[in-house]
This record gives sequence, structure tokens and C-alpha cells, in this order.
Amino acid sequence: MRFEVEVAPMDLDLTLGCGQTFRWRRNTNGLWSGVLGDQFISLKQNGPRIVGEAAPGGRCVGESVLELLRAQDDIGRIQRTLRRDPVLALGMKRMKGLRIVKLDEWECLISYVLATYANIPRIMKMVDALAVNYGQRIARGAHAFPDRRRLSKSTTKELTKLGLGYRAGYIKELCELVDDQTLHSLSAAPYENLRRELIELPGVGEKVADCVSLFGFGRLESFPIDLWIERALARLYKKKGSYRALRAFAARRFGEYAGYAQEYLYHNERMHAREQECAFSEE
DNA sequence: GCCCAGGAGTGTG
DNA sequence: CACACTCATGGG
Repeated sequence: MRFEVEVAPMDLDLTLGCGQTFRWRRNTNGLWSGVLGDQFISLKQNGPRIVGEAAPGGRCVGESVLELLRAQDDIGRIQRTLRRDPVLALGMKRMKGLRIVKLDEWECLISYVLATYANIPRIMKMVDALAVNYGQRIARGAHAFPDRRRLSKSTTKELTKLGLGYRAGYIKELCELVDDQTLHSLSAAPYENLRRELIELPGVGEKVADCVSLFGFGRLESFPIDLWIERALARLYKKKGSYRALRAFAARRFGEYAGYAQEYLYHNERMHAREQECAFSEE
């Protein structure tokens, strides 16, 4: 079933490829494929339109894609707000098509617990291993991300063997602790409460809680600070310090759209490290 | 082989 | 509060 949605501004390669999400792959033709719910989906950008394809009978797939890509975000307004920061104002326009994604809460929580102290290729491999081994098989040999019930069937030993390392125990504990009711109630919680409750979960510290708040629960004021963001803040703002201090700095400086500022800085810093085109520079 | 990775947990000063 | 150490492993 073919569908078409409009999202503007939009850069599909940046949005799906910058390391926010771990289950979307791009082939050499620029076709992205991934899974939303129990649907295997292919996406291709055609200017302001996203042309997609899903298995026959897939319902509301277009809506799922609009949600994933946060089509309702007013990027113009967000960038006008962030432009008050002179560093971001410098090159933010070039990243207009980079959007924060909205992931499934459970998948996001598990994914970012796996993401601790691992690089992105490895995270993709771990998440994929969970899907292949415990997720429901769907179209074209693809697998849905396993829900709590399915993932509970795993053992710590199996998970370790799949390459999760010390993260295996956290995943087992999360299966016991986090049910749909928990996620539902967290969805309705104010950001600070959500963050506090996430941090109480095993394997979830401040950084993971901020990622899950941002990408899983859609809280745009969240500002996850990983090694790249630490470097960006030190290089571009001469700002160093504890997580708490950096977080307070970001909240003051970037306000309600700190999440977008974070994603711009994160992407920019990685490009800078690769000595590729980067928009923000200290000079 | 070496260094690094979208860190967290625990213990100590 | 700030450090220091451990955890387990694949990717570049």
C-alpha cells in the first residue's frame, strides 16, 4: 500500500540518520526502511513530500509516519526562538530539515538503556538483535520491536550472548518493572516528574532519562548531555561542569526547545569531528 | 592492538 | 559535592 504525506521542512536523511533512532536503514538509492508498530515501512523523500510504502492493509500508516517525524512541529517558530542564541543563529538554518523524532516509549526506553557506553553501529546491532530474536515476525522477514511480554521470555544469559554485555540485567529488570500502565501514567506526568521517575529505573541515569523524555515522550524541553554535547558546550560556549550545571545552562539558554538545540549541537559536533561541513564554529 | 563509545552504579574523600 | 573505579564489548 502506497501512501504520501507532507512534512516541511524535512530532511529525511538527517532526521533518520543522525543517531536519534536505531532501527531505520538507508539503502544506496536513498530509500529508508524501518518498522512502526507491526508495520514494515519504506520511505523516500521527494521534496516536501514523503512517499511511503507499507504492506497491504496497513492502517493509518501515514499518520504513524507523521507522528514519527513530528510533522506538527513548527520549525520556523522553533528556530526563531533558538536564534536568540548567537551560536545557534550562525548555522541553524542549514539544519532546518533535521527534526526530533517521536519514538514508541517502550522501544525508546530499552534502546537508550542499551545505548549506554556503546557507539551507534553497536546500538543498532543490539536493538536489531532484540527484534530478530524476540519480536513478532512481520512482512519481508522484518520483526517488530518486542513488547514487554515477548521480551520477558528472554533470559539474562541469552541477552548477554546477543552482545548486550552488562546491559542484559537492566533489560530483564525493566521487563519486570515497566508495564503499559506505567508508561501510560508517565505520558501524562509533567516533565520534571517524568524525568525523576525514569531515573529511578535500573540502567536509567540522567542522560538516558533525558533521551527517553525527548525521543520517547516528546518533551522538547529535555536536553540530553552525552560526550558529544559535553564537547560542543566546551568548544562553542566554553562551558564545562557537572551534568546538573550543564543542564541548568541549557535550560536557561535554550528554554522550551532545548531538545532541538541539543540535536543541532549533537549533529554539528559529530560533523566537526569528522572535519566535515559544520555550521557552528567558535571563530 | 589501540582507543573509543548518545553512561550507570557504587563506593570513597 | 567531586572523583575513582568497575561493568562488557564491538566498531573504527
